[in-house]
Amino acid sequence: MMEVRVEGQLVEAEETIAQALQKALSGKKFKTVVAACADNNVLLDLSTPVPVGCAELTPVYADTPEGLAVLRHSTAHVMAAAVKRLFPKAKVTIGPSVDNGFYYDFDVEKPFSSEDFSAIEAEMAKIAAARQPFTRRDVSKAEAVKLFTDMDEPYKVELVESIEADTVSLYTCGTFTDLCRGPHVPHTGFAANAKLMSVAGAYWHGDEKNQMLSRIYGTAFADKKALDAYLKQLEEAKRRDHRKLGRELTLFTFKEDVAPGMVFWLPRGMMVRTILEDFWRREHLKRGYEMVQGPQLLRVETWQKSGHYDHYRENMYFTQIEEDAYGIKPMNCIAHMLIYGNELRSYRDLPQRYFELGVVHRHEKSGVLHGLLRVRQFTQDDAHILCAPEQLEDEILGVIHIIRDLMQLFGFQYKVAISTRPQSSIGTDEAWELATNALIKAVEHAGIPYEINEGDGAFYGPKIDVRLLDCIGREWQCSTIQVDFTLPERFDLTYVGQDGERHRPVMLHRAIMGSLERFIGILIENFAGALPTWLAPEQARVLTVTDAGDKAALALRDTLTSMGIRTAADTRNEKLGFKVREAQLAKTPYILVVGEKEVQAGGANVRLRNGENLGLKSAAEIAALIRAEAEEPFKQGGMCYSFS
RNA sequence: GCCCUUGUAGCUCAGUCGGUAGAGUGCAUCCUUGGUAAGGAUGAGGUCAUCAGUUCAAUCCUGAUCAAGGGCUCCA
Repeated sequence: MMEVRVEGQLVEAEETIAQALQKALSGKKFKTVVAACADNNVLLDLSTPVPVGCAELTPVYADTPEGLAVLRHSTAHVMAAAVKRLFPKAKVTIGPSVDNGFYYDFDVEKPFSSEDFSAIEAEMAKIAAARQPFTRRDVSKAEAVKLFTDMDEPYKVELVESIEADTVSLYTCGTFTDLCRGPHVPHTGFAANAKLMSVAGAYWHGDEKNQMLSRIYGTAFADKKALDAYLKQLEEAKRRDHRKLGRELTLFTFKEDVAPGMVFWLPRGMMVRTILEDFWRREHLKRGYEMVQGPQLLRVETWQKSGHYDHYRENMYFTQIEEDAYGIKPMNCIAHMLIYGNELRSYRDLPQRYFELGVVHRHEKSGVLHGLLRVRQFTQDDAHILCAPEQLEDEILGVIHIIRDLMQLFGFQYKVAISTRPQSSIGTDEAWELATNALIKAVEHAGIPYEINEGDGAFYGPKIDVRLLDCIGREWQCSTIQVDFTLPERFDLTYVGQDGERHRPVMLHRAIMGSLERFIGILIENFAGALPTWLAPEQARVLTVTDAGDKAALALRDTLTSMGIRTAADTRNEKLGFKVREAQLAKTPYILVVGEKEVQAGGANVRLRNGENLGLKSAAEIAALIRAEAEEPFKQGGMCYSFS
């Protein structure tokens, strides 16, 4: 008698996994099992016999990440079955589960459109309601080729032929049979909570030389509640969309017919930018950086020398001045190199840390532009540190500290990844090892967990990438630190060492926010437009109840303004409720109401943007309140800001 | 670049089965002096993305162009 352990219980395992699990689990629990893991190895169908010698079976539940992947993969099959019923001519290709759902690619004469969704969804619902079992069959390759040839599914034939094993597995639900590795849920009833999301074109095998297929994206969950929660979260992301908020809060705009992919900053948006830039410059000065600025246009010969013309030309814009060709800078590093090379440097001068809020232009294909997050002209908080090799680790650590402090300032969690030497790369082994070790040691010294991406570095050196996590769990790549041995070489940068000889400095490229445009976009989405008080373009708005309060309101505005608080007054001939609504929609942190009572007593009634009412306060109290809230995020961590 | 969707007032969107257009909001003027998320009236505002074709007639049908939104590594 064979026995296996299931969640701590020993049960008899005579036939299938399903039967074994059923003995150990409650009926309710068993119903949500989609697959099982034998001895923590591969995932198996429930209908599989318990493998001989198996000691432990781990059930995989539908609401776990692994279980969801199985469930979604099965749902993709159900969708394909539905599509084949409705569009018998459609050729099936592949249909895996992906991060938030699944897709299936079909070869059809007329691409699918979202108008087809309701019919397909209805068909899927029928199949799900029928609770057809998924059955598995292992056949030889030859048999599979014949089967799919008979079915007139050329893509499947191609797939079978490309598989190296002797046998392949087929899964059938209802009348639909598909080549598939599995595992699958026991029956189609698990695909009941599905929704089709979008259509897209996709190339067979992702290669643009191949046939264009029609892809349908969908998602599925273990129960209706989870599906609804996911759809609600999508709504939430939509509500936070920085493009929508940017328009509503009049921060910025795009003029597609004038300059696609380039931002027009409106006064309020520019205020946010200016505050951020101002803060950021001071922070860099405090940390030993010097500000520099290079030209927008450099002669083409310079780009040839730097290697950009060979490796980056596709992304660059060029222009002509009189007889000479110029390239518009896509990066700031070249000017910084030339600034270093402008003087003979001593080891005593090192490190040189050059900081520039550098405006760069890069050609992005029209299909990838996306609000502030992907643009053609943007501003990098760029710096280049030129140092002696032995200073590298300390310099990297300094950069990591800036990143850490900035993330803390905004309350972002973040992840760090170190990318090592790729296959095709330049530079000596010693240099790579020195640089990679410096990166690792610095991150470890800072006590930050990290992961290693083997072979993912730039061709000229290893790098650290930082991805921040916003408050609804989305990841954004912004900071990067890259070690570069090549450019100092190409531009023959040197310093005179203690020994009187010339040595080659190492260069560190780094950007913390990455692109100011992008970073502001992330901030807008993260805070859903309600920027922290220190960054709010308008920190306080004084509202009058009637025009009897105008004089006092304007005086209060002027007083607060003179105390360094960004204040506006709304003395329009409108009712208070209307003005409160507008101030609230503008996400103004402090709404100050001046009516008859306040004129008598002096000061204003204070309302916060969350609706809380703090009652009557004097001008001095209000100023102190706002100032305290603006300074609050700076109390911890290494950032500071002068609000005077 | 390629696929799907979309393009009508500053913004959000109706609409015309082919006869040159409408709402809400915003804007302007007037009335209203109102206490914490929308007081009322009147008015201005459009080459229906652009260019061709079909037609007596095109914002609508057809084609092309431009732009925007979503998607295009993750092997059955």
